[in-house]
Amino acid sequence: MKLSLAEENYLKAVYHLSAEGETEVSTNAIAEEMQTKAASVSDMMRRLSEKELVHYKKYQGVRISDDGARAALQVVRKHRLWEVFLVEKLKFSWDQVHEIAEQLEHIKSPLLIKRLDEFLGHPKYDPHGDPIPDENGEFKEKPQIPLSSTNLNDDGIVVAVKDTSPVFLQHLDRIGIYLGAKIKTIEKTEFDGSMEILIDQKNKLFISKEVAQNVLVTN
Amino acid sequence: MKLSLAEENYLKAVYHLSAEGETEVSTNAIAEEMQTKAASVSDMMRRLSEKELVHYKKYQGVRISDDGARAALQVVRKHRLWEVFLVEKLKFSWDQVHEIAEQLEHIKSPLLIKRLDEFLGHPKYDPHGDPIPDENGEFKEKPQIPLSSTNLNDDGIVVAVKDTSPVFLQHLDRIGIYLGAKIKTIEKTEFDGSMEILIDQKNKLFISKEVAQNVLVTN
DNA sequence: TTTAATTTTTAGTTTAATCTAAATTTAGTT
DNA sequence: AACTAAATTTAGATTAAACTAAAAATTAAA
Repeated sequence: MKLSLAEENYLKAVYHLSAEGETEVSTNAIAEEMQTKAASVSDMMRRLSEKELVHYKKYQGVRISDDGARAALQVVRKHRLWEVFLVEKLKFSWDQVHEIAEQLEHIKSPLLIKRLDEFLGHPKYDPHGDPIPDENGEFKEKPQIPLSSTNLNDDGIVVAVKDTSPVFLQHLDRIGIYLGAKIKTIEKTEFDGSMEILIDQKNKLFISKEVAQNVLVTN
Repeated sequence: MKLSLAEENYLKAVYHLSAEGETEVSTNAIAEEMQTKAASVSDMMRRLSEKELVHYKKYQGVRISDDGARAALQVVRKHRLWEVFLVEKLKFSWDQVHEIAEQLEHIKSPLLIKRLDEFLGHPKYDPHGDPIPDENGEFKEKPQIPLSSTNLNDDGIVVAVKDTSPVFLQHLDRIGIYLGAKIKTIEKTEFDGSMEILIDQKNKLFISKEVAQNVLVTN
C-alpha cells in the first residue's frame, strides 16, 4: 500500500498515542500531537479507516489496525535508523536529529533502508535509547524505569529518555547526564520530588522532579 | 525563500534545459522533461515568475533567473552529494542512485548538507562524473568530449556519461566501461558511427554510435 | 499574405489536505 | 432525567498541483 506523507504522519501519531495508554485514541489527542485541528483529524481518520489502517467508529476514537501498525512501524524504523546515521556518522548531537529524521523517514526505498541498516551495523536503539524495529516490525525495549522511581542507593544505567525535546536533551548535556551513564540514587526529597544522584561514581548532582521523571534507567 | 517540492522540481528542469542550449526554454520541453502536461507547466511558470525565479513572457518561453539558478543549484548539489553517499557508503551501483536521490534532494537542512559534504570528503564529482556545485553554487566541469569525437589513436580517460539512464549505465557495466577507464580509439566506422576501442590497454571492444556519443572523455 | 499546423495559455474540474463555523453527539452535573 | 459543556463530525471554503478541453497566439507553408 502506498501512503502519502500526511497519511504516514497521522498513522505514526495514532501508533505512538496507542502505545502509551492501551485504550482508544481521541481525535483531540491526535490533533494536539499533529499540531492541527480536530476537523482535519476526523477527515483523515475516515480515510485511513477506509484503507483499513485504523479501526474507527464515529465519536468513539480510533485504534490502530494490524496493517496500520505494520506501516507505522516501518516509518518508525526509518526514523530511528536515520537518527543513528545522523549522530554516529554525521556527528549531530541527540537534540538535533529529530527534525531532520522527520523528513528522512518518508523517503521510499526498501533497499535504501536495508543498506543503511547494514552500514550502521544493525543498531538496536536510537540515540535516545528508543528501540529500532526490524524489517518485520519486531523490537524489544530495554527494561526501564524513571529515575524518579528508583530506591535509595540503587545503581542504574541510563538507557533512554522519555522527553526527547531539544530543550530537555540540551539540559541533560549541560548537567552531564547521557545514555550509558551510571547513576546511583543518593537522596530523594518527598516535598518537591527532586533528587540527589551520583554520576559515574564521581559527580554528585541535584536534579529536579521533571528531570528524574524523564530519565529512564535499568538496574 | 521556501520552495515546494513541485517548485523545486520545475526549477531544476528549467535549469537543466537552459544549461544545454543557451536559449529560452519552451513550455513543451519542460512538460516533456517533467512528464506532465503543457497546461500544468504554464501554470507553474506564472507562479515561479511571480516569485522572480524565472523570467517569463507568455508564449516566449522561460529563462531561469539568478535567484532561480541559485535555488536550482542547491538542489543539484544535494542530489549529487546524496548520489555519492549512496555509491560510496551504501554500495549502490551508479544506475540505482538517481531515483533515490530524486527524493533525498528535497530534504531541507543546510546543516545536514554541510555535514554530509564533510563526511564524504568534499567530493567534486558525482558517480556519473557530473560536477557538484559548492555552497555558493560554483563548480567546474572537467573538459570533456564525446568518445565519438575523438581522433584515431587518441588516448582518453572516461570522465562522465551524457545519458545517465539505468539501461545505458548497465550496458556500460556489461561491456566494461567505467568512470576513470583509459580508452584508446582504434578504429572509427564512417558508415554507422560505430568504433573499436581499447580499454586499459587490455580489452579490445566494438561500441555503437549511441555508446560513443554518450561516453565523455578527456585527453 | 492568408491559411494551416503547432504551441501555448486560459478556463473549468479534480484531488488531497487543510481551515472555520455550524451542527451533532457524548459526557458530566445538578 | 434534563441540561450544559466538551468533544467530535459535517459542511463549505481554500490552496497547490494536476488534468482536459477550448481558445488564443505564434510559426510554417502554400
